[in-house]
Amino acid sequence: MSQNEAGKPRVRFAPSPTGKLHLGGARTAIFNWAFARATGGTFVLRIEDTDPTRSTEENEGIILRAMRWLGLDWDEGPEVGGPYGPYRQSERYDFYDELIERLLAEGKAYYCFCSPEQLEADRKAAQERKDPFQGYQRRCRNIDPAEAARRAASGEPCVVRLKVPDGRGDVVVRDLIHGDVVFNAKELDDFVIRRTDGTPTYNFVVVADDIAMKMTHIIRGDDHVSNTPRQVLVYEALGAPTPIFAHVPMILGPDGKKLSKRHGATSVEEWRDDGYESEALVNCLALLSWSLDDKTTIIPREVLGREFSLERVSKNPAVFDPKKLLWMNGEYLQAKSDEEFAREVLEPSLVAAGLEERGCVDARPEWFSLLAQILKPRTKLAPEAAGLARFLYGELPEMDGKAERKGLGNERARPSLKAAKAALLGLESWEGDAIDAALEPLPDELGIKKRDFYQAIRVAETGSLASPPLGPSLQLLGKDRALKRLDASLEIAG
RNA sequence: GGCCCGUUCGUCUAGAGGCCUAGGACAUCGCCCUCUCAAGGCGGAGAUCGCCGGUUCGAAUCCGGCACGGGCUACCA
Repeated sequence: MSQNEAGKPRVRFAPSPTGKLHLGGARTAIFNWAFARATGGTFVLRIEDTDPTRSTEENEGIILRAMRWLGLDWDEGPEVGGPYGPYRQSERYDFYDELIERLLAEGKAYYCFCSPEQLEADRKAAQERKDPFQGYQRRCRNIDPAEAARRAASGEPCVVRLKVPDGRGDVVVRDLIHGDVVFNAKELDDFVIRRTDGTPTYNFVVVADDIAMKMTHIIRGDDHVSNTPRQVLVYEALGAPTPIFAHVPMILGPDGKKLSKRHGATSVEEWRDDGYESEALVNCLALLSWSLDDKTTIIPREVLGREFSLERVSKNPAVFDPKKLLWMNGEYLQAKSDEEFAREVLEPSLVAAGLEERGCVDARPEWFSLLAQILKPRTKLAPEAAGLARFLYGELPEMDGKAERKGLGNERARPSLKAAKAALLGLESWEGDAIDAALEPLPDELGIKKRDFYQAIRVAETGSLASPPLGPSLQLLGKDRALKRLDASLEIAG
């Protein structure tokens, strides 16, 4: 097996730039990255852009951005270079051509002049006579090479097929997750490696590149297992050692079908744009078909990059659960310090909602620190923060109709508000604890249930039946506004 | 059709012959805390380990068959 200078693994993530990074692809990328980091190996990013219709520079940018956001840094690849570039397949056509010519010359591949119609007819016929083998019938396999070359040179449309060696018995795929998977070479087609238009096919280029880039382990989705024996044949034809494979199970939607658009957000940029923490997404995705041990669920990227092992990847496909992601996102938010929470969650959210300007945290660090304290345990997703903090903005709160009725539309409201106003008016220290202390004896004095008393105050101050604790909330509001809000509600209270 | 893969609570998983009367997490339910909403703490319910046979003193774990699901079988990647 080929290895890098240090004898360490070399792995790659090889997406085709189709416009977004799917969760399945992201998870494959995560496993490759984590494996490389955990083993001290090399993580290569290669762009498989042999399909010119979908592959644009813009789409490639999307992938690179998503990878960076996920925190999956690559050692070799676009923009960072490396000793085995270029790392874009569209820039390697000459290389592939050279290899194909070599296989042709060595008799390991041959020209095929069959038309699509011919192929289709053959397939139908095989079906009709119930032939278990419905692949290519090898019509052109025995054309004299010299003559075939002449016809090809003369411009006759043709493809190049890889010749499955006669007598090649079982093809064994060594797979770290599935164990040895055995295929009978007789089931394998002489498959196309170069199309009529001269472009090489995926099953060929992927191997050509993996050899050239000295990959030691191929970690990819389960949907590739059936193609692997074909690729093994390419390794052999090219005279290269076969790498070790690790086919990871697919990710499914809630209905058990392969994850796709109709399951909702399936690309990492959608989750990013919804405000999820990249580390939470990585953690959640890593836990699909992989586990650290029997109980750990919170696994920061850094730990993943230290502890990941292919031995602990399971064989079962996994259903992606957005609820778990949301919970995990909350866990990562809780783990932030108040300052981080203020800067990374509060400020962006409030700015996006038009409630604050950039730089607000720097301008009022203490205020934001308090806000972070009370909002952190209530925030599962960054953008929610603005909604929770909205009541702090504007002179008077946006009054919720139902809250107004329940909180202010009864005979307890008025005395509660008046008493609160009186108690707060004379307060010297406008600080959460002091505010709480001032309000605390009032319900008893008034003979009103705590619940009713605080509900009236809460609605008056926040316009809502649910809010963070009143003490710190009023502190954040400031004395003037807090009193003004009580006054305003006294006007409408029964 | 052929070939390949997979099958443990609703979901993610632990489990590599006795530690399993199957453990953890999410979701769910209840209780506690409490001025609301969260957070937190405690607890409950939830899996005849796809089915049927076999091996064994003993099987979720090993073997075989079946069922179901998925993948591949392209001049897509």
